[in-house]
Amino acid sequence: MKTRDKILLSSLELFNERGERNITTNHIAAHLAISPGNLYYHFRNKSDIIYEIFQEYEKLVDYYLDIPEDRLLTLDDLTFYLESVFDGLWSYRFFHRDLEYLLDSDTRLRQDYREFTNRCLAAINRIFGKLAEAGIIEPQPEDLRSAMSLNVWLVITNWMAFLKTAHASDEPASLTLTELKQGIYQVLTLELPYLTPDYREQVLALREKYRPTLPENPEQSGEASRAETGVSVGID
Amino acid sequence: MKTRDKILLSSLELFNERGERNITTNHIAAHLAISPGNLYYHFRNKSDIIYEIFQEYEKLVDYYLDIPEDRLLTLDDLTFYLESVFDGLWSYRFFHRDLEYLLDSDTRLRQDYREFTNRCLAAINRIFGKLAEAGIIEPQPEDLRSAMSLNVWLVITNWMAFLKTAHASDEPASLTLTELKQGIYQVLTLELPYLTPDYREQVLALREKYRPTLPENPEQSGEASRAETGVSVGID
DNA sequence: GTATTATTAGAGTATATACTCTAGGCAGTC
DNA sequence: GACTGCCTAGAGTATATACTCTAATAATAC
Repeated sequence: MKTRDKILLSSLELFNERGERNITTNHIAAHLAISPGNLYYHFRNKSDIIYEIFQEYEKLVDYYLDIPEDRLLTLDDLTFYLESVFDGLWSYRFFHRDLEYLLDSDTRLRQDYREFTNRCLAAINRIFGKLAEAGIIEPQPEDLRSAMSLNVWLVITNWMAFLKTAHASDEPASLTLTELKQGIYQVLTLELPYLTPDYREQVLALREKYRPTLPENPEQSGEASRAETGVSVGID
Repeated sequence: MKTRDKILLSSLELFNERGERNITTNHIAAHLAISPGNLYYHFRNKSDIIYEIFQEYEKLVDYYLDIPEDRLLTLDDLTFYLESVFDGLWSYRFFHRDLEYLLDSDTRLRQDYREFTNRCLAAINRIFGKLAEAGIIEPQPEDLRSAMSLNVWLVITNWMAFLKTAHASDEPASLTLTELKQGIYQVLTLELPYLTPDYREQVLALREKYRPTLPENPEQSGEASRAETGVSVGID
């Protein structure tokens, strides 16, 4: 593999594991056993590395969220979209962690991310539209659909941060892809009231697959706090 | 005002305006026209300052989210809760921005924040319960109520980040409290399908008050992108 | 007034960070 | 073998950052 690609790969790996803020260009170089000079031969600065990684992420999600125009959506399609989005979120999970800072430090990135968000919102919106066409959810006025799409986006993009903060973990990277995908349970919760009777049972079954498994946090009995909060998503 | 309090106040102000990551202890001291030595006389380190600010935040929200046990909830109560939560979010808005890093750097904070989250989730859950008692929303199984509460929390805590990233603003702190409170529109959207017929109209009217006002972004016509995305929350 | 304590200034420091600069190796080409 | 273009090493740098240390000043107690 080319050094340039190795830099991108290692950067992503280190950013994901320890956070962009905690990883310097010197760390990246050291991790690859190359010199800082070498790294800076391939990239003008840290921002450029991040920007290229973002572009990969963008491409990935855009690819997954390509909604077919010529046929109805199925529940399998919906599952695929949800799984893919959370896979993407996982692979580039460092990104949302320091999002605001990153956007503040790089106007290209800010602009691109804004457009990316709009494309994602549009895709979610279109999915809702096509789920209605397919008779999976009841059709809703455009107004409501937009607001719902935005809520879906907010839940998706915040789910990881929630998991990370909810973890008691002094142990660091204790987050798993399985846990992350429990976000799908939350997203499907948003859609429950709008399901058509024909599909209600099927979607409930799908949702059930992602239900948080309760005792994820072995070092605490959890009974007390769960009883106290009345909230059992399996992360207290 | 005591120097110690001035430090807390200025820190909060600077953190909110420019982000914790961009504000050093030297900045804070300079802003107050005191010496770094003086600052470190009052606080052992930066983490301690942040921790105390968080405790203020915690106290504020706990105070607002004290749910009465002895009477039914009204729509005014709901409005108050929503307004208060977003006010709190606004006053301590730096906090969620660098949340993960902050929790990673301070285990006290991590622990406290975890408990804080649980209390908030419990409060939201209790509010749902009491809204059902009051006949404002239909009662729901505990299962669903928990998942809904979590979604409300995710929407609330992510709304600000969304606004910040959605802004085209090269101009920096262009976010207003009014915009922030449009998050209430999003939260009420979550509750729409569960409203009882008796209250549906009233809640819709309440929600309408927070509807995003469309052309917030004067330098772009917005027509194109809104038409393209089909999403009009007024931030594109 | 004097002793004691609380507060402050300000210079200083160790470490980190993003990045630069120069010199040279290596592969291919003629 | 020499020339060329790509790649790499590694020492070095300017700046920043969190924090320390000493000495001096203000406030309070007796």
